[in-house]
Parts: sequence; C-alpha cells; structure tokens
Amino acid sequence: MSKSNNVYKDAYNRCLRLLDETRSLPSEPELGTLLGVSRTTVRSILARMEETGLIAWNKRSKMVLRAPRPDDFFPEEETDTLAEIIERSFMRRLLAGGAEAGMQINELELAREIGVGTTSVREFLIRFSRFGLIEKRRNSHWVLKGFTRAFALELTEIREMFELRSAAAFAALPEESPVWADLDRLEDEHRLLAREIATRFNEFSELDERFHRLIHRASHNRFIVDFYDVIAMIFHYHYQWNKAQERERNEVAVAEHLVYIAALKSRDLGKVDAACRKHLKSARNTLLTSIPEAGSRSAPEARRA
Amino acid sequence: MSKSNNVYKDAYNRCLRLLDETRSLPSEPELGTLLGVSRTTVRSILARMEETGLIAWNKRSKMVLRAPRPDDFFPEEETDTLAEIIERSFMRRLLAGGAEAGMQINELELAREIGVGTTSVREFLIRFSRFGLIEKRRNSHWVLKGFTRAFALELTEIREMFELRSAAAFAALPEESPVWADLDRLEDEHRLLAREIATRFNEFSELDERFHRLIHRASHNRFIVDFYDVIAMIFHYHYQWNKAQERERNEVAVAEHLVYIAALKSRDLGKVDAACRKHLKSARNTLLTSIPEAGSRSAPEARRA
DNA sequence: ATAATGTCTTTTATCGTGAAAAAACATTTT
DNA sequence: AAAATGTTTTTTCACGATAAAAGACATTAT
Repeated sequence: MSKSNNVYKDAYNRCLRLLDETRSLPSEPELGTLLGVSRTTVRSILARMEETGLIAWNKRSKMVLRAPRPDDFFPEEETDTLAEIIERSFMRRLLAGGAEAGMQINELELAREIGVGTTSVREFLIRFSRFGLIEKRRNSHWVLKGFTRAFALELTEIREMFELRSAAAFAALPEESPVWADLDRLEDEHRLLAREIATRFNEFSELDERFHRLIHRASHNRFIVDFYDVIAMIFHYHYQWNKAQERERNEVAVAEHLVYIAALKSRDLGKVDAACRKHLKSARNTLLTSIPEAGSRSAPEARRA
Repeated sequence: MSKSNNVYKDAYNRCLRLLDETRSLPSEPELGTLLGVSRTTVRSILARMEETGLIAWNKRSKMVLRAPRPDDFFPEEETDTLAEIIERSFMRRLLAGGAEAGMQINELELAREIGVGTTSVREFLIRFSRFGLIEKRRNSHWVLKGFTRAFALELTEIREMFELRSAAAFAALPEESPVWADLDRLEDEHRLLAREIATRFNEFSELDERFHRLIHRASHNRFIVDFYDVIAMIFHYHYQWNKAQERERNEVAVAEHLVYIAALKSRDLGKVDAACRKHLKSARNTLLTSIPEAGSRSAPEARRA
C-alpha cells in the first residue's frame, strides 16, 4: 500500500473551500504556498477539479465553473496523517483504562491492531517517548510508565518553572514588540468567550493553548518553547477525557487569564508572578483531580512545595 | 543484510574477559543477566567458545580450557550499534565545519554516505531532534539549526535552572539517603584525580557526567533527569572537539566540584547555591569559547566535500 | 520442587522497494 | 527578464520481508 495520499486529499478539501470565494484560482506556486504543499500536489488537485467539472483549466486560466457540493469533499478520515491515526489509537488505549504502569508495549501487536506497518509505529513511539510516559528497553519492548500522579507533578513542576520565567521575560519586552498587539487580540477573544461562556466553553482549550504558547515564546528558549508540546499534548487528551465541571473550570480559567493578561500589561513583575502562580496552581489541581489515585501504588512520595 | 549481530559480538567479547577470572562459567540465565543479553545470545556465545576450543561445554558444565588470545576477540568496530555509528558520522559532519545553520539535511544522502538503510537514519534523526539542533519540515527535509552561540545559551539557561533546583533538593535529602555514600565515593574519586591531574586529566569528562547525573537525580523529576542527556551529548562532543587548555580547564572544574561537594555536605543552601552557580558559570564559559563567533569566517577550515 | 537446559515462537532491527510528494530543470507566456 | 507552466528527477513515507535477539514453553537434572 506504500503511502496514502492524505496530503493531496486534505489540500484538495481546503482548496474546495477557496472555490466559494473566487471566480478563478491563482497561479500554481501561489496556490502551493497558500495550501502549504508542493506544486506537484497542486497540479494533482487542479487536474481532479477539472475532471469533476469544478473548474475549467487551461494553462494560466483556472475559471471556477460551479460551487463545490458536499460529495466533492474527500471523507474527513482519509485526510489524517498516519502519525495522527496512530497517536489517537494509542492514546485511546492508554486512557481507556487497563493501562497499568509497568505494562509492556508491543510494536508488532500495536501495528496489527491499528492496521499499519511496524515502521510507522516505531517512529511514533520514538517521537512519543519525549513525553516521558514510555521508555525503551534496549533490543526489547517499550515499558509504559503510566499516567500517574507522579507524572502530573513532575510535568507541572517544570511547567511552572518555565512559565514563571517566560512571563517575566514577556513583561520585560519593549513597548514596540509585536507581542503586545498579539496579547491585545487574545484579550479581546477572552472577553468575548467570557461573555458567551455558557455555550462556547468548549472552545477554551484551543484559546488556552494559543495564550500560553505566546507567553512561552517570550523566553526565546527553544527548550522552553518545545516543552509546551508536552503540556499541550497532555492537556489536549485530558480535556477530552475529563468532562467533569468543564464549564465551571473553563470559566474560572478565563477569568484567571484575564487577570494574568492585565498583570502582563501592567509590567509589574510582582503582579505578573502572582497572577501566573495562581493560574498555574489551579491548572495543576484540575489535572491532578482527573487522575485516579492508584491504591496499590508504592510510595507516592509527597514532594515539592 | 537485515540486522548485524553486534549484540552477540559485543557480549562475546565481554564474556571472553570473564574467562580470565574463573575456571568455569555459571549457568546460562546467570550469564545472561551478567552480560545483559538473552539466553538465546548466551547460547550462541557458548557455542562459539566451544568451537574455538575456549571451553568444554556439556549441559551444566562449562570448563575453561584456555585463556583467550587477542585474536579471539571480535574487532571493536563490529560491536557498535547502528545508532552509534550513525550518530558518530552525523556529529563528525556537523562539527567538522561547513555545517551552516539553515542547511538542509537529506535522509537518503546521509544513509548512502554512511552505508545504512534510510529507516535507521530516519529513526536516528527523530531521536536526535530532541537535542534542539535540527527541525523537521513536514513531508520534506530536516533543517539544521546549527551549533550556535544562541543554542549554547539556551541550553545552559535550562541547565542552570535545573541544576540549582536539583542541588537544593539534594542538600535537603535526609541523612539516611544512600546518595550521601555515593557522593562520598565521588569525592574520593575527585581527590584522586586532582592529585594525578597532570596525566589523567582526560578522565574528567566521564567523572563529570556521573557527578552531575547524581545531583540531577535528586530532583526526582524525569524531565530534569532526561534533560541531562542533552547536556551530556553536547559536552561529550564538545570535549572531543575542543582540546584547548583541556588540562587547565579540567583542573579548575575538579576544584570547583570539590567545593560544590563540600557545600552539599554542609547542607547550607546558601553555600550550595553559590558553589553550584560558580561551577555552572565556568562550564558555560568553556562551552561558549569553543563556539566560533558567527560572521568571522576567517578560520581556514578544511571542508569535507 | 526448583532451576537448569533444550526447543520452539514471537518480536525487534534493518533493509530494499514503490507510490506520494517535493524539488529541480526546461520551456513557454506575459 | 520575471514568472508562470510543463516535464523529469529526487526524496520522503510507509510497507513487507528476513535475520538477530528476546521470550515462552517443554523437558531434564539436581
């Protein structure tokens, strides 16, 4: 089966949406950058659009003939990356209970179960290993370390260290820096969301990530910025998994973000520190309460103030 | 060619060294744990040792017949992991000049040049990416970010954050903790090395790593512990690359370590902090001076084609 | 009964292969 | 000339296949 053409299919779908807005498509290189694919893929897309009567294509002219219909689109599930498919399968197994710490992970079995080659699974596991949830035994299987309380504490410890530093760096940024405009825009989005929290509370997760990433970027440190991938990943699945009091939690978080933003804008390091600490503390508690305390776990050592 | 039997060869060589010490070898499972390989591999080793007349093997009895000769050993280079081979090749290219930031890395070309399959190179690059020196362009090449001054500063920033915290945690460890005995042993090794620094200065690098890893482990945080891999990797190649004033640098570092150790043993957090800061500062400077300042390309490097 | 050895099965590590996608080169159009 | 289109080459991604290594099961020795 070699390789699926999901890049093409996904770009095709996105290109269809462009069709609604114009009477004719731009040049091939332009479309390429717009869709984030190579010209080779652009040409495949155009070829199919011509075939299905969506456009009339002759050299530079790419006239739109009709609006796309729902059945013009490729099915959603065919546009996913293999890596995404594997990650989802893997996380479902991991979170859907029965994933005890110490359990071993079998590449071949995983590959068979998901219906993909072993190479892709291996590469996924290697990439995934940086999240600290699995570990490789040389020439042998992987070991699951478990989504435990200890894990959450270690993760949040680093997060707090990094974010406090980033927030301080952020507040010290000069007036001319474009980040202040970004922050203003995010603040508006927060206010809007706060007003309509009753119905839009599930949109918070995405806003949350953008906000924290903006702050982390102020550190100008690749290790800090990259570490947010770990946090984002954990919180992404955590949000999907733990829906208890989601509305209330998000409402509180939005309010905390607004205080945090005000502190940043004040440039008062003391205020920034306090607002950041407060928010991170409640984020940590949210995460911790979602983790079932394993009764038989040996020495869940109390650590860290 | 599939897979090289380097595990077997390496274990065989290590097993040969065992032969010098005993008149007969232990049971198969025991040998397995001793050499860190499976019984399957142990049996292959025993089979060959019998063939070459090194031992007489009959069920439980494995009598040593003669001492191993130099030509009994497999050549060193055949005992390396593919991953090690690839890493070395890659780092040589990276450090041997001509590795400008922004340059693109070609999996296929690398694989051909090293003489291995692309899969192994891909897996290596994925693993290597956590060091923050390369970055992947989706569906396309990798980009070299370069071993720059910025990289060194970002790396050391995190290192300092992590080590200060770990050192404080270390000093707070209870009297009964076994780490104090480990520290005592390391202190002795340091004193010994200090006395013979003139001839043994090149042994410092290994001692340095063990010392810092011991401290980082006190954090009880997998992210902190794992991050030391990045530092160790960089320093490992840095030591190989920059031999300028190696003896003097190591002499200073050993002295700093001894002060650091004394501070830890005193449990005085102020002293620990000061000693740690001082040592990390000189470590940073050492690293920084070894990085050629971008722009001044005056150095007539012998570039590999 | 326990622990070793002997035998058989499964998994991991690595390669070559081929389609998808990118990139490079050549030609035309504005 | 610059920028597009047309064409060809190269690289990435993912697979199945196979030897090395690990692991499981069966048998024998203490």
